[in-house]
Amino acid sequence: MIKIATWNINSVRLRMPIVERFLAEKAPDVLCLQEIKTVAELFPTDAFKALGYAHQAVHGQKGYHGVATVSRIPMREVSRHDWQDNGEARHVGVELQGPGGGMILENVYVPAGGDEPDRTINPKFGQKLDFLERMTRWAAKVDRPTMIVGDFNIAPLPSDVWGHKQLLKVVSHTPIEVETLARFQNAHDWVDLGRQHIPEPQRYYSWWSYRSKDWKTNDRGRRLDHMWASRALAEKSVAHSVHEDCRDWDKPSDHVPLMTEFDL
DNA sequence: ATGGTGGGTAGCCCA
Repeated sequence: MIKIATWNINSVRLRMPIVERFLAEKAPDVLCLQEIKTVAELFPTDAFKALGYAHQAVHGQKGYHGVATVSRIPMREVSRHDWQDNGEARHVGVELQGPGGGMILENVYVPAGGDEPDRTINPKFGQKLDFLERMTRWAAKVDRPTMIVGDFNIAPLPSDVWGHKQLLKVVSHTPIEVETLARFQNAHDWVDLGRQHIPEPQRYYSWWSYRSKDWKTNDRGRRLDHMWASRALAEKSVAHSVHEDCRDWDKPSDHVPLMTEFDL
């Protein structure tokens, strides 16, 4: 058995207390973090080692973005893709050794894309679509059992958002983003593990804005975080969980962790 | 229709 988790942490240094609590309570073997917001030199390497996560791949950046994969099973870093072609730290790939041996685990933080869903007036929206197109060209060449997890910043399905009609023109749920993400999915026949275990039309959110006073009562969430896998790997997934309780922990991230368990 | 909150950094950017 192997448990893999993903979490947009929104500053890993600020949130180490809840990261430690998550690792202690849920015990994933591997944790993929996005938005660590630090350079590798200031990443809390020793704190993770003390918890047993000695194997680490950190692709950091000062102040913004940044991803890290930490593991208590051996792994080695194999790639750092710049799918936006602008130097931002938004991906790190590892190969797991030991349990899950040979599995490639891609940790990605897709650009949010700004507020206006029109690339002619909002360059960030264009960069987001371009990032996804580069990911798609990469995916077409993936030929090993691979998992890609992280903050995709797109909620593709109607039940991935609190209001499908209300969000059709809101970046993260626009038709062009959904179509672009679908091309990425088809390029490798990725299985959406979240929806394999929690099918439509069940409610499934992983993010609630800080701008809502009472996030739980309003429940205006979106499923921005995803865990996708090659089909052969997906067939070996036995459980999947959404840790909404973490949204209520002290000084929470606006995203909650997802976890998938495999019988490998 | 608007602004609402949060993190990092350094005099605003990003989400």
